[in-house]
Amino acid sequence: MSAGPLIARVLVDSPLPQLDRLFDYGIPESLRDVAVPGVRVRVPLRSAGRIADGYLVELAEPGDYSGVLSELDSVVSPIRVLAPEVWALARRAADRAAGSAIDIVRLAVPGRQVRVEKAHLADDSNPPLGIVVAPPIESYGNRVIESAIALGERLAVDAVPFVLEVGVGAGASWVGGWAVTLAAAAASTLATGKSAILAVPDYRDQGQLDAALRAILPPERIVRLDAKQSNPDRYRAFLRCLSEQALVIVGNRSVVYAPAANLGLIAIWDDGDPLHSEPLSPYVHSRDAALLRQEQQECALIVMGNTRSTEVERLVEIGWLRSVSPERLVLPKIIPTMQQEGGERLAARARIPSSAWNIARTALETGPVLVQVARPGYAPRLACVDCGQTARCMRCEGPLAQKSARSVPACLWCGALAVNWRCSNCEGEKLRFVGNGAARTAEDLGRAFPGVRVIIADGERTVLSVGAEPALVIATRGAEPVAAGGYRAVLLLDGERMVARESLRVGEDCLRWWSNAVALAAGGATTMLVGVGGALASALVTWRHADYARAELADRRRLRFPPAVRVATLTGTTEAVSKAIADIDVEPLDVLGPVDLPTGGVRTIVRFDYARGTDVAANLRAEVIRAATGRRRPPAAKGPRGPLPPTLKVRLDDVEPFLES
DNA sequence: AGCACGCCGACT
DNA sequence: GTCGGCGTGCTC
Repeated sequence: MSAGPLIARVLVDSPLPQLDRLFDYGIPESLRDVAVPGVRVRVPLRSAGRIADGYLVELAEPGDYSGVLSELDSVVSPIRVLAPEVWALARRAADRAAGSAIDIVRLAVPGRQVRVEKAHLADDSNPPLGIVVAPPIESYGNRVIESAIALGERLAVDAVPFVLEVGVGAGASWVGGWAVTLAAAAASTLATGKSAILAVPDYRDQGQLDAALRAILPPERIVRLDAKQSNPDRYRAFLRCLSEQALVIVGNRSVVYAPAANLGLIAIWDDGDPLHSEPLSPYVHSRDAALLRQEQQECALIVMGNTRSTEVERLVEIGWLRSVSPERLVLPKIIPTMQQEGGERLAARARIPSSAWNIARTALETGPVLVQVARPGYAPRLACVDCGQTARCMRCEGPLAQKSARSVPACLWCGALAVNWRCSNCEGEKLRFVGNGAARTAEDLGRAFPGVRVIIADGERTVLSVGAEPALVIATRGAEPVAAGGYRAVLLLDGERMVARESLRVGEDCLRWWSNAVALAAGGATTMLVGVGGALASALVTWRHADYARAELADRRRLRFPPAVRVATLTGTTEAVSKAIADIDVEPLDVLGPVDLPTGGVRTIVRFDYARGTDVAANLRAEVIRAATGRRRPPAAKGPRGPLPPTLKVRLDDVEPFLES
């Protein structure tokens, strides 16, 4: 019973927050057939002659807009690149983060590549699909995960922490147990006629997952969609996702926005990895986007890791995710060792305790040994000789540093000399330097194990996998190659340096770095954790990651730190920030700051409960729009000057401001 | 962001 | 009498 002709509702591609809504346009007769939801369009904006890009989001009856409608200028291509469910997700994710939907759409829809599009339109026949035979998902009890996928449940899954061989013959390779589980989960989803989206932090995880998928699925069922692809490749893969065929779509964080026919499963691997955190506004973490999408599309959701993030633990505790662990798991063998003097001279120089050195030497007779070291680039710091804790000023808790080799260490904040220094943790009285380059470590280790092949894997030297032959594999954390058959021993060095990093998430991060290395060991192999004790070491040794996350979350609750609460970070001019704070209608208001920023302006943090999230985000969004449309700033004084900070910026759920402990 | 509209000082 | 300054407001 539609009366007149339909109008087009269009999302304009503009970074301006005040334009983050749908605009109504008339549809000229010539575009009636091609003006359908999801297509890219060009529209006049404000004045004739100015044409903006946008997306036709929906067709509707003429709405409440009383002005005279402009008409669509053109439909750019007939391809419906913005699927309705992706639009709904973009809108909701942006609202939750007090940001613009177009910023999410830009992550969801890759830039148009005309040649690729033409080729696609010329041949839009989809490849015939091979038969999917889903292998059983091992280690998790009788079809526990399969039935959860079929029912659209949400799971927090503890990964199987050892490597497995996938494929046959020349195509065989070794991958983490997690990849085998996720590949089987994806196959199980395909077998029900639905698509699966698998999001991994980086390309090395992607490689493992890809190998595991190829071992059990026909290649035309697998689509790779990630940031490392060239623009044409990425667009080609994106267009492939638009087909009606059930596919497995694998990629990095933005893949959670991929269009997928009949979505049955979204899985996130290693959600604690910071690469899952989107660095572009509105900074939506792939885990959060996946949670929203699961809710909107009622598909299954799996968040999986060797460790458990505090965010996932919170979701388990409130009953939103169901925790699933492997059955009859043979725990990895991990031995914590404190630093010790003496023993083998060369080993000591390489910072390896003699017990660890002995284990490594024996293991090197049968296969590769992994040595994990910290990333280079940490400033050398001073630490207590006895307990390894970072030395702090006794007057103001500031960091200590030495001006020259022989001088007395002084506080970088208040300048007090650290005379008669005592460790606040263990009452120790001696300080020492911590901090060695990775190359230096390799050199020392090479000398400690003469005649052994040394392989270095770090940011510059990428090594994805190594063979089963004896070799000393020295890798910076996060860059560990997978070894055929698993490492015969693992040495976790530099733990104390990693622990000393000042971050709200140090505990979680260290445990994740170590555990991901442990998970590369062969069955029965020993891991030595050097120089770290306490709760972190015992969490690793007992492999009780949920317990650790629970305790960590309890601490955050006590301190009202994220993710126990949500936080909004407001930066900008003093006036704009204080006005925004005054207008937030949250009781009781829990405000930290304002503090002056070195770049000018101020920063204020607001903490609030999850239940208030929608209100607070909406309020803050209104403030951002007001700051953007209100009175312009007084013209800048003459003379060269850098770009001024924006009047008001809002970012939700950023943990950076909580870095200092 | 751009761009039009609007209401006060020196001009053919 | 008007041309145009840039403060203010809007974008279907």
